[in-house]
Amino acid sequence: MAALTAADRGREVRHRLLRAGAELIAERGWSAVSTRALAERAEVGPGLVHYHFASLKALLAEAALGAVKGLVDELTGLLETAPTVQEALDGALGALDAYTGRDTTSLLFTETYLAASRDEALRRDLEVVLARIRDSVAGRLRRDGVVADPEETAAVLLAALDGLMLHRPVHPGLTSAGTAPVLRRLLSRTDSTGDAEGGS
Amino acid sequence: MAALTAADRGREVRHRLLRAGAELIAERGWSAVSTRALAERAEVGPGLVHYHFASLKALLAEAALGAVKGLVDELTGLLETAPTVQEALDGALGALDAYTGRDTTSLLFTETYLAASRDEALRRDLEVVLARIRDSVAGRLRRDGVVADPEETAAVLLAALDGLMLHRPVHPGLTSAGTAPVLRRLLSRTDSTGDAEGGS
DNA sequence: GCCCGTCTTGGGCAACTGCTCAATCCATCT
DNA sequence: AGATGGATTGAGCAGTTGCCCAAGACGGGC
Repeated sequence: MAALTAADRGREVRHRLLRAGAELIAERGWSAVSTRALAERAEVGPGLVHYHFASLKALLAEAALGAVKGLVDELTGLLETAPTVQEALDGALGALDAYTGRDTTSLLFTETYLAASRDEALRRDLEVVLARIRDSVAGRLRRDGVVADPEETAAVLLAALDGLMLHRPVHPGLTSAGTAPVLRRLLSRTDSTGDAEGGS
Repeated sequence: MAALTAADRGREVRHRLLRAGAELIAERGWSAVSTRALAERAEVGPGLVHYHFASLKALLAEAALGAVKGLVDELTGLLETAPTVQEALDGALGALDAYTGRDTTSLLFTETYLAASRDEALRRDLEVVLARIRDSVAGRLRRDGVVADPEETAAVLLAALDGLMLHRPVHPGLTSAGTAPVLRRLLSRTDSTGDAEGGS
């Protein structure tokens, strides 16, 4: 009565290929991932790649999008359990400290953005995933009533986090200790509608 | 006594190859640039690539770093002529509107960051270029006395700008109109040393 | 026993990869 | 006129690429 072992093992192999794809994109860069390397990493024959996937491009897109979706869902959950946005931001920044900017996750993210700018289908898929987490952050900001422009703040905040990931490898001292106070200013209430600057 | 035309034309070809390299990195991605494509774009024979450069990697690194240096110098100049940091920020954001996130410049930037995370020599070179503009921004912030932590603010600001470039292709409505007010909050004086949040 | 559907293998193809190299070009100098 | 020396060409090498496909493996249903 157990499920068909053949189909099951097939699904398992497919999954292994996707995981290998995500790893190799981060390690070598999107366009440097080959079917042979993929198969070797997944410990399967080279021909299997094109049995489970229509093309190499399709495999990479599915692998990257899956990984991004996974982290986005994780962060979304973290965002809803945190008592305040500020604490959620601190949590995210702590996680960003763990990511050195040279780890699988952050590199894969950047590679996916880049690939999306060159592949219309991937761009559309990535767009909805990012819109989801942005709406989630914006909703949280609106509920807490911290800022006047939740949508824009959420967009800039997420972009800033990705930007910090991107800069990390070429900026050794870039840790959450220094960046957190600055970023928290994004979430500060803009009391002064006009200007509050001192003289020159 | 005029310069040797041969050597001069050689330099010109070398320059053309570098320009073709920068273009192709942006168009196809770092690891998808081939010597043949390079030569064709520069309108020279395929063998010339390895006459003027030690390797394909060396050509790409020099091309990318040169382009980054160029834009950094340009922005540095713009930063010093602007009356205030706020106006300089607005200027940078205006330029960012021109860059759609799918143009040669912004894609090349991201590709270079990514390549730097995989090539130690490139990483070091890019590090000093970025440190230069960061110091420039930080110095300006310190002179204007806008924020308490100029270094960290400069780092986050630059990361945020690159992040916005990165997000642009997958976030259609991301223009300076929406982001400028948010980013300007980064440059707001932190009056309250502690917290200033109202109750929930 | 047999068949069947699914997964898996590995060899093969045409195209492309980075890089090398002998040969050629051509303005300049002697 | 001949020599010089850098720039340029295009063929060629060995290795890799994405993708295809005939052949086999291996389970469950008859």
